[in-house]
Amino acid sequence: MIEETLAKAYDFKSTEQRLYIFWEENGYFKAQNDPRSPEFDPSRKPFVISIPPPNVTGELHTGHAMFVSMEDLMIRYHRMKGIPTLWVPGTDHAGIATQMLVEKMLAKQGIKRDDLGREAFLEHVWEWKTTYGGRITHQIRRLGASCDWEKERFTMDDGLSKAVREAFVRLFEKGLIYRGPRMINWSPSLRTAVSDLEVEYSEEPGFLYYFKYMLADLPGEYIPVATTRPETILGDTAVAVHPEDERYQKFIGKDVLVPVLGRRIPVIADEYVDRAFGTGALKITPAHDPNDYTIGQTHNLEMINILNKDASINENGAQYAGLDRFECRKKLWEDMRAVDLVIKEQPYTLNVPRSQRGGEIVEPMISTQWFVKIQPLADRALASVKEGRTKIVPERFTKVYFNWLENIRDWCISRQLWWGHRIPVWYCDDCNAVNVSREDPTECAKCHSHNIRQDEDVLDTWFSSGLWPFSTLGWPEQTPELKYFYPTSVMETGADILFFWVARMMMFGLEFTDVEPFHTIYLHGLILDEKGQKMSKTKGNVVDPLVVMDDFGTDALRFTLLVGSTPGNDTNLSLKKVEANRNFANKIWNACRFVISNLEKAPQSAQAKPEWTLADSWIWARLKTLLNDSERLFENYQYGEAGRQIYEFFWGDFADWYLEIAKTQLAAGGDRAYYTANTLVRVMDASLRLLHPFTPFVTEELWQALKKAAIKTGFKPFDQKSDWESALIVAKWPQGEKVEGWEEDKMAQFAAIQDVVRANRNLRAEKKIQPNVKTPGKIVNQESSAIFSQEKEIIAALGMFEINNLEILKDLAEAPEGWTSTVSAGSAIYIPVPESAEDKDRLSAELAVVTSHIKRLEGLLGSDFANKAPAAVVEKERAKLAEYKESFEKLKAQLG
RNA sequence: GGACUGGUAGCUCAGUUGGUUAGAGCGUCUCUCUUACACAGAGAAGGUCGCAGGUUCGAGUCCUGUCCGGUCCA
Repeated sequence: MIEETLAKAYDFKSTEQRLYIFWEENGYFKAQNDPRSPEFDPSRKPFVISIPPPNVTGELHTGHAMFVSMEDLMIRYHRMKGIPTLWVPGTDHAGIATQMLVEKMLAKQGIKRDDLGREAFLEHVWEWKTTYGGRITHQIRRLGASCDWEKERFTMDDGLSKAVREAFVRLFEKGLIYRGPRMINWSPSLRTAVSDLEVEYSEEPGFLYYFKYMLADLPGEYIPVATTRPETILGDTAVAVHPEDERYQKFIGKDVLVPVLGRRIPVIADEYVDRAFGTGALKITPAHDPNDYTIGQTHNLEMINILNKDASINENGAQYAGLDRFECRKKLWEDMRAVDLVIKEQPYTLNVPRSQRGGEIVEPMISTQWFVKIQPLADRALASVKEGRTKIVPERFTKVYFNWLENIRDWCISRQLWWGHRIPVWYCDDCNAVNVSREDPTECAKCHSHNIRQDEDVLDTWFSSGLWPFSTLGWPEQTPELKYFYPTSVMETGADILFFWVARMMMFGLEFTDVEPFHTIYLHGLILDEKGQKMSKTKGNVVDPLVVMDDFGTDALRFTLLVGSTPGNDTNLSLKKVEANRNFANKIWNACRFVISNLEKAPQSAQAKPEWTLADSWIWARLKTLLNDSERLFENYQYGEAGRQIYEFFWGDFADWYLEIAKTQLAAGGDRAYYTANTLVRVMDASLRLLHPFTPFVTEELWQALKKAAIKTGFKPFDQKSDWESALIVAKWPQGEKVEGWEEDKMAQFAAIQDVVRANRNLRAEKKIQPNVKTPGKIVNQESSAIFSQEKEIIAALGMFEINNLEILKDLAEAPEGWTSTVSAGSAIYIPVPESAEDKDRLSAELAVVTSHIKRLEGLLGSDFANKAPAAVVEKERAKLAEYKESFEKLKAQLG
């Protein structure tokens, strides 16, 4: 007995891991068209995704769950369409995060990074990577990710490191990489530069400090100035006023004295100054403020750096040297108050720059760093999207993309870290030459001195991730994989890393391979909690996908994320929804269990050609509609909507109606039962195929069981011409057939049956008839009586009528005595239950509704609508009007 | 300041070429353990689709303005 092998409810715990191993061991995750195999066919166009590499230190979060679900859906869909499909997995080395993590770990053992030295520290990092680096990829497997693990890459692999070096050298040789002192964001505790993108600005309460800038040569006169960071006074090299500001015009060109330090600095005029803000006069600290830096450059001001690498005050701060920046702020302010330079403090909302990692306050600082001259790269990346060679979905993000690339600044790529790709630059201590090299040099290329040392810094992690789509395929080597699988197809990732990563892949892809790295960028939104708030540990609203999978199964989580999201928009994830989708998985399970258990009971061959019932035709027409619609939706990246429609079809049409009717048809035996079983198998099979990209586990498990049962009993799959494939993951995607013309009638006829059945169920509920009690009945309908007579058995079964006491009539002269009735869509239904006063009220209420509809439709059809709207639309309204009129007559008659 | 985005049933959300009775899940209420499923079945209540204009025979859907959230950039 087959059904004994299927439990009463779907048990994901005993299924998921087993199936994942089954898929992987059978090689289903590998591309079907291997460019290294002798049978390789280069003319087959592959579908390729490179995974957005999670940080190797990462723990699975809902964002990962989202992108893995989405990409796996795309991959599985294309695989089932028979397209050679490759999904390249991997992780990135996450320079800052990983270094911080290992430092913290060592700190617990009382070990400091500096005590260990660079090499020993890196050994610890690699050790950590070897031990824990696979954690995130194992978590990704749990989501059912069908990526080719044999092609897994890590940004610090030899191959990828080689790619990084090649890229750096090429850019350098082209003059697109330079080194120099520039304003950058400095992270004091990490003691490294961070990029503009890694700084977040948060609004925080603070003060605006007002004080006096005393004129050097005019005793007693001063310019009032306001600042949010008093400690930067130590680095001031000018005070700026607006050239037309009458209050301060007279001071332009004169000198003022830096408080406490007593340095003379000039008063300059610049239109940049906002006269209405603060006091209208601006202190200028070119070395510690990006705006002041610009002004400093135009006015040729001195730049005084006042900070050490840990953000304590350096020797330029005189007596404040050695103090932390915030202590200095306090101390200096007190000292200024003591000498009467303080005017006031005013509460003020600050825009505080904080590091994305760790959240400490970042200091703008002048520092010598490596930069990529970005404009030439940005121009090409811009043109690709403008000219349509790469498309962004949803389209509105193109605007964001343009805006960023059009205002881009040079990219600071050096980081003062140890973990990462070390900058391939060697300085010669003898001749001061700068050697940039693909291979580690042993001597200076210019003077052949061996007295050379490598630059201490490493590259920004995004520098290596920018190469990801092609470095993972072997670039700079022209490997068979690179030739066949590159450029990739879709870059699917979160909208939040459009700049960080996507734009950089575009720039690097074009620069190094001369082609767009992907033709489509599909962006999904953030995953928020059920109230639409960002998840955060402090708020305590974090949903752990691993826990969700433990509780409800992977399929439920995937389906929730996929169907609950629309492209580019944020998604609120609620456990209630996941639970509902767990129930859906169970629904699929039980529907399939029903199908399987009936195959053996049904005849296994037919005596004659099929005579399809109305229900058979209806479910088939509905399936055809679904196949065509979902195909269209898939092609337009409307995966969520496709999933919703499949869900509705499966539950609302197939399980709720067809399965119930099938029970009757199966009971009839003979050919009727055979063709019913045949339809059950085919629709079930098609449904499992459609659902597979959304819910891979439950569908594969069921499909294997269905296949086994079908083969045993001789039933063919959805496509009757083909055989059952080895596994659902590689089974053929169901194609929609052409509409042949009969479908609409069958769907309309079935809708009429549903209407009568529902109307009677409603009436029974009102009359408090127990669900398992059948009653006699009379159904009166002029137009549909023929169909109703033909489908009498079905109506009786679903509507709980006694089959032998159910009359289908064209007319009924007068209402039977002692019966009650209802009217719906032109049909009158009578059951033998005494009428009560409430029934009269109910019928009157219905009459009122019907009357209003008749009025509305008569008005509509008498208006311009009848002339201007398409004939089909008008016809539909006419038919409705006729139906309402029939209902009206019947209600009138019943009300006497 | 600029750009984007959302405001649809008590809650969370669908609704992509504008078609005239606006859908789902959850929650609420009533009934039922009917041999696929109580992780279920049947039924019910619940919405002037933020507001105001406009285009149109017809607007949740397109346009303009406006109010209230949210995000990004400066």
